[in-house]
Amino acid sequence: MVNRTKALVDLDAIFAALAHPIRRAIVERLAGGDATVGELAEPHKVSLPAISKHLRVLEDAGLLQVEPEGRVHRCQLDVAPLSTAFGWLTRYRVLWEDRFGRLAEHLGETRKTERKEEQKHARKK
Amino acid sequence: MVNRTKALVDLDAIFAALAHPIRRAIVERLAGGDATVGELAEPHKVSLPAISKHLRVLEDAGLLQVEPEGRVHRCQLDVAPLSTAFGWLTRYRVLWEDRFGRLAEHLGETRKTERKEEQKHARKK
DNA sequence: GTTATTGTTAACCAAATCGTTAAATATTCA
DNA sequence: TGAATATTTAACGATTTGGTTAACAATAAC
Repeated sequence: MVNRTKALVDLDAIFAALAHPIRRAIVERLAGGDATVGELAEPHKVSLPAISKHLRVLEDAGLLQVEPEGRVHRCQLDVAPLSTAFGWLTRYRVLWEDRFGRLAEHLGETRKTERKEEQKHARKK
Repeated sequence: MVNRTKALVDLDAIFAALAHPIRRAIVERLAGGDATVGELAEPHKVSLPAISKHLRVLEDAGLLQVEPEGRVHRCQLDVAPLSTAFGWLTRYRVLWEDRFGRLAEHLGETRKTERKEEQKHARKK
């Protein structure tokens, strides 16, 4: 049976982990295959400890698994949290992908107009 | 022509804005229609200034437009940044939605195995 | 066994985040 | 006009974040 120890990490940590450009770059890099810490650090102009901290943030968000191999630490992406974030956003997908031409904004406008009409009727002036 | 002044806000601000449960709750609430600041604050047990700050974060991320109407401020969701975040995640969607049964992880495992073989051959012991 | 290499941890610092309470602003109501 | 309502701004504090340099640990290589 497949390992089903899944990312029980919450959206707070996931979105926060994705909110830094270096960490997103690391995710992008790992999407193309595993890499060592040094390889992940190489494109960026910050110190190695800084990268180490970013990796820890990704790990705490469940996005990363690190496995020591000799003196090298190999990093593997875990996409489950990405799927979790994607799932949250998907709930609102219809709001920008409606094929009825900006349906959502029309709804908003309609309600606003309705309220303005109410106000017009409410105040005598 | 439709207004195309679009959310030029970067992913940093968008993901950071979504990284707090109160702000996500506000987004969810606004997805159902506009609301005033007071209405948005009501479900939460933090002070009004705290809510005001959250709204500012959402506004800075382009997720929110606020329009004063008398003494209430009406808040409207702008979904463009959600779409932006969704778009970023979509690039990796194949990694968890592949229909070949965990293709991505097999790729990772395969590469790792290959490396282990290389090492086996490299070291004489 | 020393020396390099790879990476983490510790200690520190500046800035940002998230909350508070108190005061200020603006609008409506009586 | 004055009081109530809705919301923001100011000032403060605790915690977190994101970076640094220096020191440490573990493995590999000579």
